Amino acid sequence: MTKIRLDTKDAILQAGFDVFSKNSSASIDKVAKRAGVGRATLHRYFSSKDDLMEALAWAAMDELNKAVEDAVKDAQSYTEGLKLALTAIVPLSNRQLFLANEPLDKNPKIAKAYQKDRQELIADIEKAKQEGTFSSDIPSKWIAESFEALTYAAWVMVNDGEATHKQAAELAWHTLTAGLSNPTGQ
Amino acid sequence: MTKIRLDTKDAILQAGFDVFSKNSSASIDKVAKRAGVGRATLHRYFSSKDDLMEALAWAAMDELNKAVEDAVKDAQSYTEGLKLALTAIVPLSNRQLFLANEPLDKNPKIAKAYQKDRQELIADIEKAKQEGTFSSDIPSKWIAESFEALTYAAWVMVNDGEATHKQAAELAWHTLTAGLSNPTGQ
DNA sequence: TTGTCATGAGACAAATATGTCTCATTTGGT
DNA sequence: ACCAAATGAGACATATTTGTCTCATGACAA
Repeated sequence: MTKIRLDTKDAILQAGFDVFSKNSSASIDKVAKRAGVGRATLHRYFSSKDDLMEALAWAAMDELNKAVEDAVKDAQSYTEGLKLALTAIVPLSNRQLFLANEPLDKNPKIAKAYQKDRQELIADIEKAKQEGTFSSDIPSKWIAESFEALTYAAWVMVNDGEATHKQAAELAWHTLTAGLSNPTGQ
Repeated sequence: MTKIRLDTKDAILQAGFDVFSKNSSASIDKVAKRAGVGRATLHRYFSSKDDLMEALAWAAMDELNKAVEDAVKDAQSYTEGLKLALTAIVPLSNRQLFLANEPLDKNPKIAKAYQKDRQELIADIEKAKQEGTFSSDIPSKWIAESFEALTYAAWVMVNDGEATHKQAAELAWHTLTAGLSNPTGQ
């Protein structure tokens, strides 16, 4: 009975991330071609470009949340949780990039959900502060921004073939918690 | 004799950065409106959208280079130079964002110039390594990525009204060189 | 085989964006 | 006041994108 290619919808979403993260003003057509799908088929799943964009935003947040949730499951501390989350996010950074680039103010619901996720990150960071991982003199907002920025940097490293996901995540975490300074120079 | 409003061209470029950094698929029309200029006038300065995009890319690199060059002038070391450069770049981060988002592969000349600038950054980082500022165990490429990512994070802080340019640059530099860890926790 | 359903290809119209042109108005120098 | 250059507004044609529709094909279950 089920003749729906369960892959199709996901393939389109994946193609959307691929295409739009390289050229955020790309056309629907490019997404369809990348997904190996006709434009008509794309419209059968997503009624309009806005619809696709919205679905991509939700999918991005979903995937990120799921990945983080799963990675953090067995964490023994908030600090460890943050490190595991970072490692889990690196391979999905183009999702985060999509969210960052998309003019989110157009869709209040998405903007709100995005803000909620950010608040949770900040809350976790403050717990990690209490664990002594981060200095309480540094604004949590800044730590959160650094977290995201370095995660993205890690993704770039992987994309450029300069490191594996694991290595890049390790670098980002180290930079976040210890900086890049020369230990002997301290 | 000179009745050219010297501001006009610059105003359009500035508007371009403003508009495209918020919505990289915006139309020419939006840029013109933001610049307080008719679409026709925009076309008098930039024959096509591609032309405008290219001009924006060159302008971005120009402004960044000029700002850095000027800031670094009196630096006593490569390390100090990097810090001064970072501070100078923060207010111009939307230029860097534009360059990062723009599909640069379309214009080989721009891509090449961009690569050259990046090489120079890496070269300076390696000098700073010799000065003991950065650990030689850490890939210079990663330090460069972190440098850019944290500069962008600093710009976001400023944009969100969470810090002044100076404060944000200080945070970024500190994070880069010392991390965000708790000194007492070491 | 037969029937159903997802699909790809492509025709088509509508919407949007782009580039050119004209003209009346404004601006700034003389 | 006068003039020349720059401008804004908007008409216009073209190009691109988007959304709808139809139809032939292929996959798959009965």
